[in-house]
Amino acid sequence: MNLHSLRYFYDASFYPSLTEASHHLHISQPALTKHIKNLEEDYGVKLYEKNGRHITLTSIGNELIKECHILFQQADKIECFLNQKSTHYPLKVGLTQLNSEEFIKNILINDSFDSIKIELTTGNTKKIAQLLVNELIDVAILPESDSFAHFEKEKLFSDELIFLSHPDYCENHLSKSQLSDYQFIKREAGSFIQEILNNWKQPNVTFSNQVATHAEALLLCEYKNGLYLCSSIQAKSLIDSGKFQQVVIENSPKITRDFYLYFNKQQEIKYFKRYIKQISHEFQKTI
Amino acid sequence: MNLHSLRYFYDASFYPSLTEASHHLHISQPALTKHIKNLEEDYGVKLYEKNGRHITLTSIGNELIKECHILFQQADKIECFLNQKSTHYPLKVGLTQLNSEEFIKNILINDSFDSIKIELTTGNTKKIAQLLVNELIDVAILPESDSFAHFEKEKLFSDELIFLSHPDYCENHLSKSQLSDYQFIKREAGSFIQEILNNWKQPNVTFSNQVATHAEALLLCEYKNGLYLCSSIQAKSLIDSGKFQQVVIENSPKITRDFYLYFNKQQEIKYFKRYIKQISHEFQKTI
DNA sequence: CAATATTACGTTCTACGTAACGATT
DNA sequence: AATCGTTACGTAGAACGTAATATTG
Repeated sequence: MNLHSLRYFYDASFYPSLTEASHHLHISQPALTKHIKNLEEDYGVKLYEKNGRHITLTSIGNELIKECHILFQQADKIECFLNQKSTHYPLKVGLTQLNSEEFIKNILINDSFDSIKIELTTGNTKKIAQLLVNELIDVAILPESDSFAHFEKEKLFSDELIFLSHPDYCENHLSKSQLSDYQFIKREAGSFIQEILNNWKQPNVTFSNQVATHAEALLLCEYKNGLYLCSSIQAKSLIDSGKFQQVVIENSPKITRDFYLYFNKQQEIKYFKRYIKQISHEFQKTI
Repeated sequence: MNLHSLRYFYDASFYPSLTEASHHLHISQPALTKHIKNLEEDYGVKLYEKNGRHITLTSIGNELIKECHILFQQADKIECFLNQKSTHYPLKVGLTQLNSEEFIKNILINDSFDSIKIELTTGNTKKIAQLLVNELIDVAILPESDSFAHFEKEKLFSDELIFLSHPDYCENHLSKSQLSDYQFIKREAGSFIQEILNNWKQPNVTFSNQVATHAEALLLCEYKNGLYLCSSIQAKSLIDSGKFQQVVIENSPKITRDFYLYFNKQQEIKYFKRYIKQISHEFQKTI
């Protein structure tokens, strides 16, 4: 039977609509529909039924999902087994020391992501670029950068910078004139975040004492020492926990960074493609 | 992961060589090799190792097979489930009343072959052809026939006619001059088998009393009443059991019939192709 | 109009078969 | 020489994406 289509059917079932599922599964939505239609036509069963402009699983569809759960749990176990036995070299990944470093590390060095072995190297953009050229690392993960224009790239995620505060520190919407009432947490000189704030050039912005890491900045923010400009991805769980709120500031610069996975085009190793796909997939799952 | 390649790897593991496996799996042997190489390269594992001009599973390969057993048992269960829920019509199969009728029925109506529903109709060649034209049956299974030249066809198996006897009835190799010492079992007039014997035109051949069915003929043969010209496919298990032997007769006509599955070309139903494939597969498995 | 699913169609790439080659007995 | 497995290469078809087309709220 067509286990390829069945896998898409199974994976899609976790999302409320095929459209949303298709985004997460990195496939166009017509292609996803096709997989499901394939199964339905091959076996003469109805897996989904129309429900307004949505579709919902039929009882047969639900039964099938249950069986698929057993099936693909075993398939994943097998993949894990093979990765454990793999003689492939670990993938050498380069990162820059930036705001999102810990975040990316957390995704790559993760219990649920044990499917490929990874070796991390950090450095500034120039160093990482050099390592990549000399093939001392296999890939680099960093925001879009001119230094990497001549490498192959695969987009991993978009990261927007947003302001965080303790929920009691200020309103969740501030006008320009209100800015003087609050402090902004100052990151280390030269850091991307700090550069953005410096370039903002708002006359009435005052800064807290300088901190060196994201963790320190968060601590200050939690104790109502100021507003903190932070990666939206890192902010997500913080906001969800209720300990922090997003603060929208009138006319503040909207900064979005697209993070890419860069690598040499001539990378001809067969399994390289699978590595790229799995990393990309892991990021999509997490974000 | 690539479950398509994994399935071929698993299915192939039941055969002593990839060459033999490829025949049974209806795939060329380079293609089968490719599937296994794919897995090996994707995951950086060695599944087979060279062993003279053969290859044998490595310990990792063997472990993988064990895990695959669980996986594909579940996959087969799911396929079975879907077939049970199927709203597809049963496949209407036409057969002629010929020597191999029971044999074909046994394959199609079989506990292990519950994957598709089947409805059998029997008749003479003309009737079956007419039913097929009028789409009262979906497919016909019978030896190559001019009446069916304008239908689409898919070869199922080759059937050769061979002589059987009780092991004590005669030698397993007879010269022309020895024929007069033995009887030949006579099937019903007009039957394919009997036509062959009639056309043989050996002056010194004598016949037993006429029988009407394969079963009757076998009984006579078992009780040493004569030699029986029989489908090699039906004969296989009889010879293996030791109750019968094959007798090679000098200059006897070698009659081979290719059995085909005939159907209308305009058969556009999506699942039809899968049915054809499964029937074809079932025949290959059995023979 | 916005959000969803479906249909149509052209393109890319995988899976496959054929044929030639290599290795072992 | 026969029997496997492997490599090379061209081709058919599947899988996919884009774009256009329903359908519902």
